[in-house]
Amino acid sequence: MANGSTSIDVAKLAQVSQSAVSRSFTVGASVSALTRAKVLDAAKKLGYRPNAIARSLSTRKSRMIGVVMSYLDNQFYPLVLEKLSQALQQQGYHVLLFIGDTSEADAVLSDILQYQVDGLVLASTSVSSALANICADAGIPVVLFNRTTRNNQSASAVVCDNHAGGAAIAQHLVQRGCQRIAFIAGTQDSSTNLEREAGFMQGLALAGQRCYARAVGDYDFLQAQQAAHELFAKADTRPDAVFVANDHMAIAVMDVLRQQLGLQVPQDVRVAGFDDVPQAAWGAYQLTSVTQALNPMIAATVDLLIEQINGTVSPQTRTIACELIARQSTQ
Amino acid sequence: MANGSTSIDVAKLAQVSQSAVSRSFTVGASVSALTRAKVLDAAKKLGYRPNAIARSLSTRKSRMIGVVMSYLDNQFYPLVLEKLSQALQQQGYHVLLFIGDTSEADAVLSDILQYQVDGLVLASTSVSSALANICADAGIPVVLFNRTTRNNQSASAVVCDNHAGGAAIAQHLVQRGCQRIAFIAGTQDSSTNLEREAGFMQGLALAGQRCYARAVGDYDFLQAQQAAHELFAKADTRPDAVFVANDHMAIAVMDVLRQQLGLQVPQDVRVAGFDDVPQAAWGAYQLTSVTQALNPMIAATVDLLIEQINGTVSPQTRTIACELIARQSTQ
DNA sequence: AGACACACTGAATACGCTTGCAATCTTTAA
DNA sequence: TTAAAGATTGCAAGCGTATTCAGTGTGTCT
Repeated sequence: MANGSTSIDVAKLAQVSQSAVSRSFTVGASVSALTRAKVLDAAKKLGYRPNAIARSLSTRKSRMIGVVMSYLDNQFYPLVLEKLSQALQQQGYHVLLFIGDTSEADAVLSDILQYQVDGLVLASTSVSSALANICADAGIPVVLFNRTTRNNQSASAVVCDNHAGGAAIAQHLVQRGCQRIAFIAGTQDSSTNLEREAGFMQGLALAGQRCYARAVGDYDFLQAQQAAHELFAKADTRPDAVFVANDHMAIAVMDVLRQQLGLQVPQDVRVAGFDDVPQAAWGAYQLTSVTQALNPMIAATVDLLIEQINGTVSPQTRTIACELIARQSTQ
Repeated sequence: MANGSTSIDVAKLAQVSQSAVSRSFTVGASVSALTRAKVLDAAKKLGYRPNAIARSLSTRKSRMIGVVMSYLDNQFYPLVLEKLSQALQQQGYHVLLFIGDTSEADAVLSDILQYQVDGLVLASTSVSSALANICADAGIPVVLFNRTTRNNQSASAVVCDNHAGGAAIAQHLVQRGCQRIAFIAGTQDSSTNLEREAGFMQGLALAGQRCYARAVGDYDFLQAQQAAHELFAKADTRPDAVFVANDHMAIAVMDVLRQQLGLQVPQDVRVAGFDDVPQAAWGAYQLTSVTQALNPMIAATVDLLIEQINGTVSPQTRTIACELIARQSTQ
């Protein structure tokens, strides 16, 4: 925290009051063009930069948004972070980033709150809904990204239509003539998994089918591989299609199917995922997936956040439509 | 920035001075156990949290580190961010994140400096070395991650031994019997590319070979595909091996080779990358690569940062060893 | 010319905390 | 028992900025 010159130094050099300096750096403040010019000139000479910390203390607004994410190995989240960060920057906000898992969640939240963030985006499944509510109750706007909570009165949420997405996958696989359609779940009690699974099951039911087999991958690469082994252990009774609750796991599953079990995708088994991460489109996978409309989701998140900060809106959930992208893996 | 109670409120309730409250929340401060207990009790009742902004203003230390990254589509960087973020958290620092490209770099840097960060990690190739020096000269510790600059007097840097890595790849491909070894460059004037390329060329020279062909991918997925098409356009003169300057591009290249040109890897062409991102190990690619020892690199970064903040060390460059990981793609 | 609205300006105070300093209380040593 | 050392404590002065308020000067309207 190297400190250069202060507004007082600039004021002296420019022969004006400190107030004038402050005003010169505030858009819409009452300063004459002449004064502002003198100030900016002096500021440049001194290499002066307004101290955002002091400003925050005075205005009681930090213009920082706390962003809490899970681990970034699922490529969906880096994308979220990248776009979110840029969208917030564009609005003049800054990102205070926290990456971690449940065990640290409490400490993390406490830290974040101490930094007086103006708002909070929780994109980590590991942050308990209780904590989210604590923050929201403390009066700081919270937006849950890609998840919801049961008793979510005080926090906003932005999700895609996971239910519809799951149903679309079911319909798609049935249309392709699959008869023994399996499911590999993500983290069982996560809202994304619950909704995707429910939609999927309902989609199957509508087509007169039932889920042929089910395993749990917990949104984890290794566990997904394990799950694939489970489901496809016996050659004569193996599924002819599998919907994996996200692409991250689906890719792990495809690798197991092809490299270790010698199966062909889609000839022997059709595979579908969810999220449409960039890797899903890679030549070696060509994975059918459901695209989460990231840009609208990010836009909704930022909107909700800012509107709540401005107090013009109360907590609410926004659901963004998603779309099935059919690729080679279910051809 | 919802404000709860202040240290004064707590002081009143606990019947002590405001100083006592402050001291109760400062490790190593001079407070009796009794006083601290009273304070903590009152604080809990009021839901008091120390205001980190005010603390920063007073101590002139923000305990925030600015982290500037490029886009996160190359999976190497999310990993860096994840580990870096956790390492810094562990040291009691927080990450102020900026993601962006050159065009915004100036504004971004200015923003960061206003927030009085205690240090800066630049992992974006897009931040000009001039800017890095400006920060460093302004007295704030800067660590360049995975890159160096020519006239880098004032900023520290942490890099892996790109030169050795490039040489190792060359040696490896030669050992495999390759005769027509090509290279696809990343961003041409980036330090990583320059060093990897130089090491590679030197490695080839040592083995009595020269680079058979060369194209530029600029560390970009699409440009790498283009480059692959260029190099492998003519069937009769195509390379029998290609070293791609990073995995992100190498995967794009493999996809083109296999899906669009009908070539087999490694039978027809051997492919090697650099970074050893998780995807390199995926079943469909099994890409030979050079692993950047991320943990040591992160540790060095955090060390350097903290030592510079404490003023116990002057800017320096740390080079971490790297290691070739041979996989299927060069079998 | 007089009244008035309006654009600027600077002095002073607040934001919530840390910390040097001097005063007080508690131990400890002799 | 008494003095000196040490542990606690509260006061008050910052940290660098924003902003209210009263005051100045300018221009406009009649």
